[in-house]
Amino acid sequence: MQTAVKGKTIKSVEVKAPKLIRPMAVKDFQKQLRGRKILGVARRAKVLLLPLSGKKFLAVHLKLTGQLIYKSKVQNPKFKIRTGGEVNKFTRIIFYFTDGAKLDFNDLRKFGWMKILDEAGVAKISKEFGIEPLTKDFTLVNFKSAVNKYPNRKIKQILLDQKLIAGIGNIYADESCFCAGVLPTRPAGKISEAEMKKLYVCVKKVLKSALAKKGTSADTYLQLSGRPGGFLPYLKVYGRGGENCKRCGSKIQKIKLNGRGTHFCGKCQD
DNA sequence: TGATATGTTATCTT
DNA sequence: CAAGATAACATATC
Repeated sequence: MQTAVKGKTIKSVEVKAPKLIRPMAVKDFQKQLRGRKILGVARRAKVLLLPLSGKKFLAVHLKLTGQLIYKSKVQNPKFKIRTGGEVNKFTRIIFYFTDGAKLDFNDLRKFGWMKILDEAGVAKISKEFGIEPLTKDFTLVNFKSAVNKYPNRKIKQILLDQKLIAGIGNIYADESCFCAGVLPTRPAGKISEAEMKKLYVCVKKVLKSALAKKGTSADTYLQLSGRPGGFLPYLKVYGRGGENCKRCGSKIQKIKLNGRGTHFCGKCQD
């Protein structure tokens, strides 16, 4: 993302699904973006923030099935992973750049969105989220105070609460709990000092290694290039319900916790 | 074939 | 209030 779209100037924008930019009108969206240059790429929680020339920002949320796929003018190979890689019936918004490159926003389920924000808008969004696990703000002390804020909640629920800790999703919540040997169902208030520290380290470790592999691509997410991420083979519990634990061999359990599929090893985690 | 699940989250209902 | 269900939408899978 960083190197690919940075410096590109938007020539035009095609909006096939106006729902994804609501409440803004298609005409306004196009007018606001036309001629602006993408100055970089940032992120807050799961919201992508692209600073644009003229002090505006393009904010993007991929929700469950969003993809951003970039194509330089010289066509790159097509990838046939699920819905990704080429313009298809799930391509909802298309950005055309002045140099002939383009950027597709695909989203099968249309839960994702794009918004144009000013600096105040970015500040407002940013304030709604908790600490970022990959920054220096994520200290053990801060982590503990986030976890201890709701002692009755299950620990996984805390990990997924974007207002407390920003950016952890379902996969990485499960993987972090396994890494720490803590059941996702454990009440936050009953987590020992030692476990707290393990969890803290594990959240960072899991996110970092997943990032190093460019994400999981368990379902529809893809890299900007259209390629899948490479973290899938490294998952210990997520998506492995009924299979054997890689550490102890016993069966991985799958339950529903707060409406989310939740995976754990009953032997390695308690 | 119908029920269920899906890397998310805002908004209802209890 | 807070936990839990539901809804937004379109598939794939069991």
